[in-house]
Amino acid sequence: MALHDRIRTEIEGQILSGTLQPGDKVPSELELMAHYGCSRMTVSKALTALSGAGLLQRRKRAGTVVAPRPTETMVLDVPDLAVEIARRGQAYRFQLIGRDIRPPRPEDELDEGLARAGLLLFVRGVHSADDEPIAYEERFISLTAVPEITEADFSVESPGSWLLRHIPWTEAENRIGAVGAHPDWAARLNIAPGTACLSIERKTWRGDERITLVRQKFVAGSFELVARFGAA
Amino acid sequence: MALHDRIRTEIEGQILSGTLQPGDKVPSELELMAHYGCSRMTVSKALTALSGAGLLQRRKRAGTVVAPRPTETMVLDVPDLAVEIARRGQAYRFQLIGRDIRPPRPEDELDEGLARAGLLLFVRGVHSADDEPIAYEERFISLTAVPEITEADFSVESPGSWLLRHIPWTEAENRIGAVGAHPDWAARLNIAPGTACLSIERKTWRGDERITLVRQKFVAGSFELVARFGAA
DNA sequence: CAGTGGTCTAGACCACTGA
DNA sequence: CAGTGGTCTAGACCACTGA
Repeated sequence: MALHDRIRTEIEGQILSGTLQPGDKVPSELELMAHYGCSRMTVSKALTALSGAGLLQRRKRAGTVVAPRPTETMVLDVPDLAVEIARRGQAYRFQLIGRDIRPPRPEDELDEGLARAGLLLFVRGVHSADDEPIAYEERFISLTAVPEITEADFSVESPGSWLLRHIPWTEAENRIGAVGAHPDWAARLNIAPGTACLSIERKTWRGDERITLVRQKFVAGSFELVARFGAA
Repeated sequence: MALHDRIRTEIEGQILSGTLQPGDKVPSELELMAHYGCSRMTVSKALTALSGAGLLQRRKRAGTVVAPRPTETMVLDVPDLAVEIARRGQAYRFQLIGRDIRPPRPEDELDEGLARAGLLLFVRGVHSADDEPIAYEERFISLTAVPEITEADFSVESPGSWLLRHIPWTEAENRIGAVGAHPDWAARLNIAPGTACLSIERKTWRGDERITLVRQKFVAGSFELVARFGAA
């Protein structure tokens, strides 16, 4: 283990164990140099890493203190559905229901970014695993941002997988909730209207440019999101 | 902007724009030193940061290459419910339904870590906003890990807020899905059995020690999780 | 204005590993 | 075995900012 890793780990341990409380002052770089008998670059590397992880706050002249509270942010796995289903050992299929090129409409309830994007590709379809439908999807794609998608064949590949391969997003926002199945698409999933479904709405960007908005409804029990935080 | 930041940003830009494709070789540290006219520590700082962010993979002798695909991990905000509701300007309340100290039972469907933890505090209750119930919660807390929680007053503060204040977790795992309301608790939420609910199961650890398992059911529409990725 | 962190240099030795 | 990254040193100059 490198020395800078050892320094980082020891200070991290004192924070997690509560020996160092939020607001407590951490020794200055000079003091840590003396304590560990190393150069300033080495302690700086450890402290910079802890600061980047949100455990420390550093201010010139004032020194380094333990950050108020570890931010409760988590890592959420949002896998490509096709990949995830294949990983379960099931046969993935995307069944296209409809595909239109048209301007945005008020009832689409789009965000500003897409509503102003000009022509959209509107795609609807069903994701299935071993021929069992598990999710209904409605997707809007900005043709300004992705003109070449008009050539894509969605009987071979889902729109999501196609986009991931051709123009991976750099920013995304997901909204996750629950919803009773709507009559318009309940039949597509072989469920009764009102049945509980997991609802995911995802917006993606590439830099400043809006790419796509997708709304997916998963049959309850068919799909779970997992979010982990920490060393695991 | 520091030089190492500029180097990092330029390489990052080439990856995000597609100029550098996954698998492509990035110039070696020596080449970058010559290109930017700086020392090796400076280019190393930039490359180490990009490697830590998952955009580059570095191997000795083989050099540095663009990573296969930016990992699709997202930052998920999992706020304290009390804080979140207060932020909306609503009055938060936790109504305790039951509180027992007992050993684990098979029907609890606990994970190994808690099932072996010895005595548990089992708490049930309802979270409400402006006296409207929005979530039902069942929680198991390891008394081995948190003996002092027997003194807590859950008419003042929810078990979740109490735990956050007293022994914040260091690791957590969330499972997020949808479920139809069960007759046992549907009435607590003033909804009909079978109504769609968002289901969150969260396990937390403090270091190696299992702390709590909580299962929450949110009335559809009352609560959304938001996950963001990228610069936003 | 003195202490702190932010950044950078010009070296060094080493471990790894693929040509 | 030669090129690469991983780590570290002993300095340096600077910007910031709170005592």
